[in-house]
Amino acid sequence: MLILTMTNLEIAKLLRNVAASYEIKDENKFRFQIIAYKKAADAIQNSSSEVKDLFKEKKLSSLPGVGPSISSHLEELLKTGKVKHFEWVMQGIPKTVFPLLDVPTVGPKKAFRLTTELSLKNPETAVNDLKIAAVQGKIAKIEGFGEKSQADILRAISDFFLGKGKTTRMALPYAFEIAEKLVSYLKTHPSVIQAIQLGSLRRMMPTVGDIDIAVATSDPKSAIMHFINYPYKERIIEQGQESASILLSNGKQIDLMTQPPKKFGALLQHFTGSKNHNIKLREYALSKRLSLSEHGIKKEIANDEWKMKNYSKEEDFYKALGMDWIPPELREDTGEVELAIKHKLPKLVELPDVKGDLHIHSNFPIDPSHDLGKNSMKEMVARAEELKYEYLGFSEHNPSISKHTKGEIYNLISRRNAHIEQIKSHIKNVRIIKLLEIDILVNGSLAVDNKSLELLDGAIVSIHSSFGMNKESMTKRVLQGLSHPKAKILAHPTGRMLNQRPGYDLNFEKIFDFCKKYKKALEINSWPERLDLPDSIIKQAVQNEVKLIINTDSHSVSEMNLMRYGVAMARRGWAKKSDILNTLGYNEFIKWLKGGEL
DNA sequence: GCCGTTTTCGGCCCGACTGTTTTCAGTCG
Repeated sequence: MLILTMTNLEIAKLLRNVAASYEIKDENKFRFQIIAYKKAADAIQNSSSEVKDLFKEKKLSSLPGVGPSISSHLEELLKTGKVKHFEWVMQGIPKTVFPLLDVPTVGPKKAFRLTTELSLKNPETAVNDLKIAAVQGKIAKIEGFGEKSQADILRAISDFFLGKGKTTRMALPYAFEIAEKLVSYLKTHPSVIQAIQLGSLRRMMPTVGDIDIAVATSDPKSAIMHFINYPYKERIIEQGQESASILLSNGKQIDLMTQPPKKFGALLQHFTGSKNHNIKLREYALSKRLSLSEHGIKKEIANDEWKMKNYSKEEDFYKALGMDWIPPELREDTGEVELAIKHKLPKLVELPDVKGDLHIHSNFPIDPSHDLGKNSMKEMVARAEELKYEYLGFSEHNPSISKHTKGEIYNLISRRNAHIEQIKSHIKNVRIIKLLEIDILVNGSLAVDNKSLELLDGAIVSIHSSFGMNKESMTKRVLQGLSHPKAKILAHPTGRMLNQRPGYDLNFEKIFDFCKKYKKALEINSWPERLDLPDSIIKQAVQNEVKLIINTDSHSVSEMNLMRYGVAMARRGWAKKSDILNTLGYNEFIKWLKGGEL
């Protein structure tokens, strides 16, 4: 049997094309199929498991929005490479339509009309052909289009080619910086009573597309005028009575929404999202004859007669629906609404719960296999004291095995231990733990031998080479590495680098079983490009009662502040304080590290 | 086509903005 190697992204795109085809053919007749296909596409694109794996495990229907019909279509797709039903739906729709959907402001209807009116034939060059038509003034002549739409399409295409706008997502901390700068600019104007960043930023998504800002104002006209005059603006995307969007000179889009202070709670709720969370909330509200929007909650008092109620506080908005306030990190429609109704949301871990950081690279000259830290142990301990940590684990990379003999490695680690003992006498409030970040070699063995390992309180193990191994071999390699009694923590377990590489394949069911049985912990790495584990796997780990440790992987003092991002990932993965080992006090933590019962 | 605190049948979020229109369609979040 042929199992097609289509990625989730490719499959999601195909489903969106099916939805678009339905939309072109008869938007009303296929209304709910359109919604269903889009929803399934979202679920597949956001799924942490590959569709082809889910298919092999007969778990396709576990994806929310994938039911009997779509899952049988996906089966057919993976087995034969095509789907009869999809071909039927797409019949009569030129293939040239689909690439045009990637251009901002062009949806199914416009793409179809442009394709047919301009006789665009080649899907490979469709976007460029459209550009040529626009330059030649052919679009403005089409009925329903005009000079302005032609200019809009032309600009959208050039933005698309430049990679501007929606296609690029930036790392969370970078988005934070841009948003903070803009918020402080907004606050300089008297009409702006409050300005807050919302959307994916407030939900602490690992990457952020557009930056969303909410403003409380009694004078939206002035506030929006101030916003669109932002000095770093390249151009205005849209500007209305209560909202506006601008494009910054760095290619990032900022969306602004305003409401008067008495409605600000509803705006916070609306603009924090996610889209799916809001849809779930509104569907639930509707069942209680309530209608939700950024203006507040409308209640049906008589037949089709609605009365609007305002909310200045977000907490009151949720309360009015009969549910608990939901932390933004959970608002992804993954079960949080149902639990909020039952008042059974978990109490999530918080930054002040963290009692220590175990993944710290100092500049001690241990001649490591990978990069050395920039600051001294003393400097990093001083920062740990400021952060009110009880303990700090030094975990430089192991000495390079290509440059050193086993004996030399033993001596280097011994010297580091001696240095730690020496500085300990000057430290009052922080206990030092002697760790090392050790490579798991291709054959699963550790880059440090047993004798040298005895010098350590414990080891963090991780993959830094041969990322291309297949799922089973990589899983075997990792478990082999973790099986040494000193190996207690698996660092950055998926190896992903956001916007750079996807990370290697691991069988997490096996990893979870092993970790639970042998009391190993998985790291949540706070490094902005890593944020590894991903939130969806954290959630599974928590469900499987696997313990986690949030580390910064700091190579300098300033990076020790990154802990908040690791905590954010833990929260997005529904982790409680009790799931995170470095919320334990020193004695209990050491007991776990040395292999004792918890 | 999916799904369930009211349902295995009968529902399916809500509103802002733009351009080309004199009342709306398309797109977006």
